[in-house]
Amino acid sequence: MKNEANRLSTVYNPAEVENKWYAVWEESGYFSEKNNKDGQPFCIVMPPPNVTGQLHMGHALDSTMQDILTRFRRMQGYRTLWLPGTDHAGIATQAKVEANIAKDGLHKDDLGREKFLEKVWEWKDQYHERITKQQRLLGSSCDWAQERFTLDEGCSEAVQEVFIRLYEKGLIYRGSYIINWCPKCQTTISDIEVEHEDHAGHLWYFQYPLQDGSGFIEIATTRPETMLGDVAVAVNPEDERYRDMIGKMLVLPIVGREIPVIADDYVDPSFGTGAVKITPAHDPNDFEIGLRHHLPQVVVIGKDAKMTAEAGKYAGMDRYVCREKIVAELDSLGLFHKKEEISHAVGTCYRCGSVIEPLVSPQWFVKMKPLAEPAMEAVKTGDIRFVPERFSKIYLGWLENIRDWCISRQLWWGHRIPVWYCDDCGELICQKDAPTVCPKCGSKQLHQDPDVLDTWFSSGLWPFSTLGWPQKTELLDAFYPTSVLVTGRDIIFFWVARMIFLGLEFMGKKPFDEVLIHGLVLDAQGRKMSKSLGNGIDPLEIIAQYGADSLRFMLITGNTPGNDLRFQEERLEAARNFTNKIWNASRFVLMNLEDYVPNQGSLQLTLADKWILQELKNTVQNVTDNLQKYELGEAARNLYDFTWDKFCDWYIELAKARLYKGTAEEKYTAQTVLANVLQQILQLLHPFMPFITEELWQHLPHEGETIMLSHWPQAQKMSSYAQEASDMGLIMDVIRSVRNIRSEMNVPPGKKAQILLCAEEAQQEVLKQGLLYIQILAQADKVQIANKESEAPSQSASAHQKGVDIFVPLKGLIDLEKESARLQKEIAAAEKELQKVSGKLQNAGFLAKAPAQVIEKEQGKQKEMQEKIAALSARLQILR
RNA sequence: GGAGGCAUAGCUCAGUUGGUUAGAGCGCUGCGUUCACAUCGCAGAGGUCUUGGGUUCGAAUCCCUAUGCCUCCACCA
Repeated sequence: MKNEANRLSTVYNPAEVENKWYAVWEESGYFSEKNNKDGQPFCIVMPPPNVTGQLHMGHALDSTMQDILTRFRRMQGYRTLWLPGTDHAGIATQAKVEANIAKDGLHKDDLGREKFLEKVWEWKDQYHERITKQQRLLGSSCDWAQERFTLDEGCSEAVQEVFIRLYEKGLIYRGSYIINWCPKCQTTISDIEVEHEDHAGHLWYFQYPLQDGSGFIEIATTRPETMLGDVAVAVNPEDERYRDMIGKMLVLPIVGREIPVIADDYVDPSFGTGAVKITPAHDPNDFEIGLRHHLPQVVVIGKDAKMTAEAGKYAGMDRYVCREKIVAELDSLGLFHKKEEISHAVGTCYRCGSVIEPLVSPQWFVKMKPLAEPAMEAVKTGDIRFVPERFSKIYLGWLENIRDWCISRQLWWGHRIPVWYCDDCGELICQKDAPTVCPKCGSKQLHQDPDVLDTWFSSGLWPFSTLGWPQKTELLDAFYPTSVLVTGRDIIFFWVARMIFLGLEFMGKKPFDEVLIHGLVLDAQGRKMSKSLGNGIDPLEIIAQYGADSLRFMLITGNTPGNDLRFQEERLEAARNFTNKIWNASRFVLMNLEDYVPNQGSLQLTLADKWILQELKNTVQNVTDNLQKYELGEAARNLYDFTWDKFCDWYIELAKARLYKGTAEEKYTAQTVLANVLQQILQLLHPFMPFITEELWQHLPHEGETIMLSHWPQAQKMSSYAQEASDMGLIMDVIRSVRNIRSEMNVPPGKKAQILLCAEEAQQEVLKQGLLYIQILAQADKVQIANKESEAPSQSASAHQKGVDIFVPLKGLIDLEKESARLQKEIAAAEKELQKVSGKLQNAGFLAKAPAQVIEKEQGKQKEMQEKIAALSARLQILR
């Protein structure tokens, strides 16, 4: 085994190791749920990345978290399925492909629907390939055999089924309503796809003359160009200024149309002039008012964001150019009063940033109220739990004010709406397969609805469509509801909410037990990573430079659920250094396992062995608990501390004496503990750092083919050594004290020291067990243990720890001034502590109400501090 | 206009049911290359836990308030 260890280089090279293992895992079928067929099911469906491009840091975080949970549960023996997939991402992908063919001077209409879709499928294949490769490089242990695509056959069938059932139930309807139109993408978008940006704008004041010539009403608007479509002016019925005018007619300037003054509660008398021009065809509020008052809809802006024929002489003009012209014309008519600078929210398209045009258009909608109710109930009752909990408020708030969901998109890439219309009688036929004749009039002139469905309509079915629904499948039976959904907080509305109400509606059961929400990966300055800023970091470049394990560990540490995290090079280096530490600790262990044959000797556990075993037990417990609570960052920190501080800095050093100079039994014991503890460290770390842990585990004595399927350590099955751990703590304190003295007194490291330890009998026993450790770690050639009453050697530095007086004779080396300063500092610290403790213990309330345990602890501390002060003060006296 | 988050060491952040001598990484100071690792070791400096109240025997932790920064939601023309 020595040769093998020597073959490992002193610096860990992730690329070499990572490249080989993923292929082995995948080919061996380790990712399959079939591995723990009898275990309890554990399932995560992967939030499907868009096939628009490549994975970014957010995906890396998302996948790492899911992989950690998946690997953890798999090792715990669960029947584990992490189901991967990708999303066709309607608008986004179509936009990319349109831009791509535009390079060749082509428009999608030049190709036609079918040819264009061929191009999109090519694009999809290419990026799908790239994305899944990236997932593999990250180490994601998802079951590729179960991979799905939102537009594959099964998912498409699920989409049709859902659409038809909702339609038949009256929860999907078609109607002409005001929708959000993106003039650039040339499609509707849903309300949540509209982003509200504050823009600097103007509020213009215009006067509309009364038809009877008795004056005018002044209105205020931010969009003068829409006045061409005005059909009324509304005032608040309580507003005395306008009470007499209600019911009168106005003459719409420029157009000459007669429009009524109407009363509606919606109008806020305190804003603007208290009179609002009403344009039902181009404003959502006005649309509602128009319905209430049976007003016509005059469409003056078209889908190209240009003025329509209805706009008369302005027809064909861009909406913003028209705005200027209208203002100018009203001014020339003497109807322009004033202009105010205001900042107001403008709706923009989340994809392309264009200003949204509210338009009236026949579209398909999902009736939300009946679906939202049970979805809210599921979270309110705790049936579905958000982690962190605060996100449930955000979720509920959204559903409370939900409006119907516009699901039709004027795109080609997506699920075609399963509806046909009869050209002759207008009959609407909603069914899976194309009808041949109209069931009403028998006509054969039928055409399918040209629109496709919102991408989120299909991803909303993801937790059950991917498991086989609407077919009855074993997977669906076993894994639905899934265990936990891991996703970014930015898509709670888009995706999480929709999965919940669609899951409840179609499966009758929630889609997952818990929703683990994570934040965004920000750049080093705390800004969102974005293409426009050019501050995005490619996970692949980081993996090439630092390795996937380091990237994963960096993304997980120092982060708590739901919070954003900054991507910093230094943190990456820290993670890289940690992998290197693990690598070298393992090299050390392997080098010393040369003559080791497991289970072939007798064990004689020492204090140090029992201490590290107790620490390991604690770590197993903490890591397991934290993983169960989704505190991944804490779990990672537990492992970092145990591995580096406890195992490397202390235990390995403590074991060296027995490895180099021990008897056969001592050596065998040290070897066994080293190998076992390291083996379990690797297991516990495996979910976080799959590659390096597999590599090293394979070199160590082990059972089984892969660490991936090894059994997760169980704390309750491990022996407890609480007393020994506490005893070892004393030894470590003594060592630290001596080291401190040596360092402060500038004792050269090469110079061996002599140490005198004075203690009560019980502690003497403990110190004796730690003699060797003190010798080695404090570089002492002689350690003497004596009674409390023993005389202190002259010219020595001293310290006091938990009842033990520590003396380090420093003949000729001691600087009296320095030593007394050092002692005074120690005394001051102890006094400060003593004051705090005594204060508590003198407080009657504390004694009366604090738990006995806490009081005992404080009493112990008080005694300890008093002793320490006494001992150190005595030394100080002698020095003087 | 609503809602949420954050504020702890020079920097970036942990600190999970209130009781720790308030921690880590990086940075900083001193010492160190005897063979696991300089992507390292040892020792150390550095914090009135943003302000002001409150609850409590006890608050970084719970409540209120102020300030600053960030984010989300929202049909005031």
